[in-house]
Amino acid sequence: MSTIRKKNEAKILKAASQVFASEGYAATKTIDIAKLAGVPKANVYYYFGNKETLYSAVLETIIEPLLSATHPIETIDNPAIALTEYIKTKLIISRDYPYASKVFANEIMRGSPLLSPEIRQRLMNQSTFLLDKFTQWIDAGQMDDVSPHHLLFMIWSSTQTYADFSWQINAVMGKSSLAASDYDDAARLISQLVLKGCNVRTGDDTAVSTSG
Amino acid sequence: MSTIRKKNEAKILKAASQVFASEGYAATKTIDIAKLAGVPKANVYYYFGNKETLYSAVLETIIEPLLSATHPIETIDNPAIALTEYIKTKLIISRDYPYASKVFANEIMRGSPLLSPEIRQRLMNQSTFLLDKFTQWIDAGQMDDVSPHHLLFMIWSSTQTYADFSWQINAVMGKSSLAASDYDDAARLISQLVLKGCNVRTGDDTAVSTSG
DNA sequence: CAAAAAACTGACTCCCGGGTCAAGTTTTAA
DNA sequence: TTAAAACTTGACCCGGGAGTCAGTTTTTTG
Repeated sequence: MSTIRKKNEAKILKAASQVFASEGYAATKTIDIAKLAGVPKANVYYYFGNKETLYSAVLETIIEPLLSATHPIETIDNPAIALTEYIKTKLIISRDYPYASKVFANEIMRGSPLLSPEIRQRLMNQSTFLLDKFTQWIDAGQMDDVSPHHLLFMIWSSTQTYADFSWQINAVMGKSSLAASDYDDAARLISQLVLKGCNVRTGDDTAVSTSG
Repeated sequence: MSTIRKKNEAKILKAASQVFASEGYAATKTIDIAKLAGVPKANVYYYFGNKETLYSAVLETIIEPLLSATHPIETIDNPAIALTEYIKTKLIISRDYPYASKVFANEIMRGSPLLSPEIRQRLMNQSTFLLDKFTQWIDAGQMDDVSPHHLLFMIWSSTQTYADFSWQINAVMGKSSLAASDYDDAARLISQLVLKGCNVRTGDDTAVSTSG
């Protein structure tokens, strides 16, 4: 692939992720992507063929980070550390890929009509893996007997929300954008809720039953 | 207002909320709303004038439930009970108004371009009220010194997600729709995370510091 | 019962945006 | 050096969807 192509595809892709994120797929006009990228509209079509292909390309950019977010859960034995790292990673994705993250969330909200079946399957496998892991920890007495499904939904939603509802969050925080420390605060709060809320063993401590 | 008008407006509004929820504002065709409502397209325009007015009308339907959701926080002194009830109420909104809920969330995600400034203001006042209340509880030593903002975002996101990401949630749960008991489970989990996670006094017990 | 008001609707217009194309210019490679 | 390949772009086409309207039917009212 020529460097010209690589450079222009990157430029268009970046603009596309921003416009798709702020307008949604249907409301996005390719002319607006072209303007933001600083190229004529026909150029967008020269590189990506059509609007849907360009949209899929934007979606692709977030898949790799998303799939590797489970790395801590796969490699760290200690559930407290694993969960803390997973939450941190999910928040970093929201922070570092705010546009693609939002585009992806919107796609999922619509029932992912434009997501390839392969990616769909890989994401489903990932959730199954996470649920199994949670279940193992529960069975091993390393955390309270909570619903793994609902715990997973809580972690997903409360980390994803920083990308999806950035507008609302900025408004309530009274800022125009969040600082790194705000993401740290979020990570700390969410981890605390999960760890203390589910009574997850921290390793240097034994689980103390406070439920039942 | 004639009963004919009332009946038809209701019919169209219901159809509109479904189509707007599943397609988003821009991708929604008024003809599809008309078809779902079982009326000719011109009839939709006869009653609502244009697409945007119809959309705003859908948004309006969720405002009242949303604004009264804080009722428990306003009236219940005990923070554990107040929070539990608030979470329960938010989940019931996601369950009982799945379409309007989703439409509203989408509107907020886009920076609420079509939301009236009055409603915007009332919602902002509501968040301020909630944040103040959380702060009071913290200052009174009724819960740990957590970030009120991030706690609020966690409650909002983890309850809202059951409407917004119903597709994904159903897929991961392996069901075509959630039962009442699933919402009960969700309420229990989220409440547990918040109460134990923030060490909220339950009233029949004193707060025990486990942090620091 | 009349006539006015409300409701209904098929057929239409008009504009906007996705996508195309042909005639260029620039880059690459032999 | 040259010709083929890659890239660029303004001008265009075309379909689809928002919104209109005039003529009709139904309902209300006095």
